[in-house]
Amino acid sequence: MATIYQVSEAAGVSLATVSRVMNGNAKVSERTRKKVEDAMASLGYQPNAIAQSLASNRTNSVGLLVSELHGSYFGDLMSTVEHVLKQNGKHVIITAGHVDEKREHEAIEFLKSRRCDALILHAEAVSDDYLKTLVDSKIPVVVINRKVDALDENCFVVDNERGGYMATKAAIDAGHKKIAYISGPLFKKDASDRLAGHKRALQEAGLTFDETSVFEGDFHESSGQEGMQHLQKTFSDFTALVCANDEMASGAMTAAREAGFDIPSQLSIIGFDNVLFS
Amino acid sequence: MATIYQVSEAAGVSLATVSRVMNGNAKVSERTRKKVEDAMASLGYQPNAIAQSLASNRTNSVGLLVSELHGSYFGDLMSTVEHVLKQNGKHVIITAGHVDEKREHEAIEFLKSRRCDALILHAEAVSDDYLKTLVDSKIPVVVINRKVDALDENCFVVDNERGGYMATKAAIDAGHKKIAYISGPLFKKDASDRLAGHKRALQEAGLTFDETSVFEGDFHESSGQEGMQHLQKTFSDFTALVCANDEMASGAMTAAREAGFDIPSQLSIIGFDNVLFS
DNA sequence: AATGATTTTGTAAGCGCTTACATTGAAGAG
DNA sequence: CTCTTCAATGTAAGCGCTTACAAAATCATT
Repeated sequence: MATIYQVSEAAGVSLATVSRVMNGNAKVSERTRKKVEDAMASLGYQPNAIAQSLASNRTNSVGLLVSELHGSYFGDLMSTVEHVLKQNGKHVIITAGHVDEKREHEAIEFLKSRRCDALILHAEAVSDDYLKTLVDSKIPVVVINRKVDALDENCFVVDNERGGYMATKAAIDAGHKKIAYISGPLFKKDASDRLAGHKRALQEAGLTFDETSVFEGDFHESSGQEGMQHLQKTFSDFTALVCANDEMASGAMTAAREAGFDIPSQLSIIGFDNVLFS
Repeated sequence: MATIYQVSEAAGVSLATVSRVMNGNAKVSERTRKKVEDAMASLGYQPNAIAQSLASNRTNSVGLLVSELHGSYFGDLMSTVEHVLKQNGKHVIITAGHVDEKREHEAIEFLKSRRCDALILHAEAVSDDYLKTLVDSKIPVVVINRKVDALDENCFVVDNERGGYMATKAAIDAGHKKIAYISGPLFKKDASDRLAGHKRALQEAGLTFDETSVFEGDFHESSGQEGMQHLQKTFSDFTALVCANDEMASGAMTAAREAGFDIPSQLSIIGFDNVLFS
């Protein structure tokens, strides 16, 4: 693997000049630029990104923490992040935290040790304090889908309450009066917010909220199925079902069809996220 | 950010000793090890992975090229690769090639420039020759889902022909006589192999293969729907449908239900991949 | 042609580590 | 008490780049 020394020798110029050609920053005469480029091409030179990073203290990489590497939500997230970064000559280093405090912590420390220029964190398990320390340590950090007090600037959240409201409102506007709801795990902020939105929509429409109309799932497809089965017993005869994410909606659809419902004529189902397969 | 110098100073030992403690390789007396560890802890020292890589010529990272960052197949793939590497103290750097020769090439060059210790490539678009050059360049490379002549050692493939055969065989064993098939894009080796397996199963069972029983999709869900709609016209009355992957099977199920089929009583559908939602 | 201003190029000191080799010192042998 | 040995530690030379700063080359003026 050719190094910058070999290029400089082949081109008959100094190290520094080769570096300048590579980075296109300082001024280099057309003639020497050409010489250097030719030398690079003939040697098949490829700069060593590691050495560049060490010397420049920039890695051109952004660390991305997701909860899982699979699943439509994170797939879309990673895909989009990667796309945008690539357009800007950066790249992404992806790690998974698996919604576990220790593993999330390790994953973030890993990203730091790789000297990422910035971090994008979908951090669900680490403490607020830890995130604050991170931000204080001068690394540019963005936290998605989580609101941390005193870190307003760094947090980007979906307005889950509003989303839940809109979903239920849509069902109401379509004429439904008896609406069931499959929620995400309520200890999660996004899940409880969506449910809150659902309740607000019901209230505004003058419908009373019934505890038995809600099933608490875990955001996974299987719990959508369970939820549907459960709700049929506890809260029968509903004509619409709002689910706190699309995966559970998908599970619920499966269960509903198995139970002989025709969708959407007998039962309307709405999800949340708008992932691909939905 | 503390450096190894500060640790060595705080511990009252030399650079080399700190490095030895970190890497746990050479012998260090218990007393000095303790001193160093204390110094590290009190400084919150975190080794700079970039500098380590440059000095040691090892990055402890494995590059993974996938076609897309989303989708169940790649999600599972990434997830598994990451899991196994993490268990072994390595990490993965993921890039997407988007089934485009240029982008795949760039992605691989990127992984090389990051000096990955090894590469795992789901490369669909780059040429065989390029892959050969890669292997010759002494980087450990594994190619998945693709067979390159003269690179047997590096290639791991699914036996697609056999898989296609098994899927269709299952339908035949269940008593089906008229079986439709939704294929992947036939210019792709895996798609054509699966179809070949399908044909072999039909032949073995003494069933004749009918061109109109096949719809060529693109492995995406939507083409499963199209396929189902198309096949109903060109090849009506089939009782089983084999799909070359699960996403298309999912699309086909949707279309089938819309067309009023009850699954599986009126129509049996089988997919390929066994991804999560299937 | 000599002068200074300006552009282009080269020199060399790091970046934070690893590691071959040299040094030290303590234990064992005579 | 001296001489080996060998384990523990230190010294210093890189790894392949970037980037201040210095030096040289070019150009415009007079």
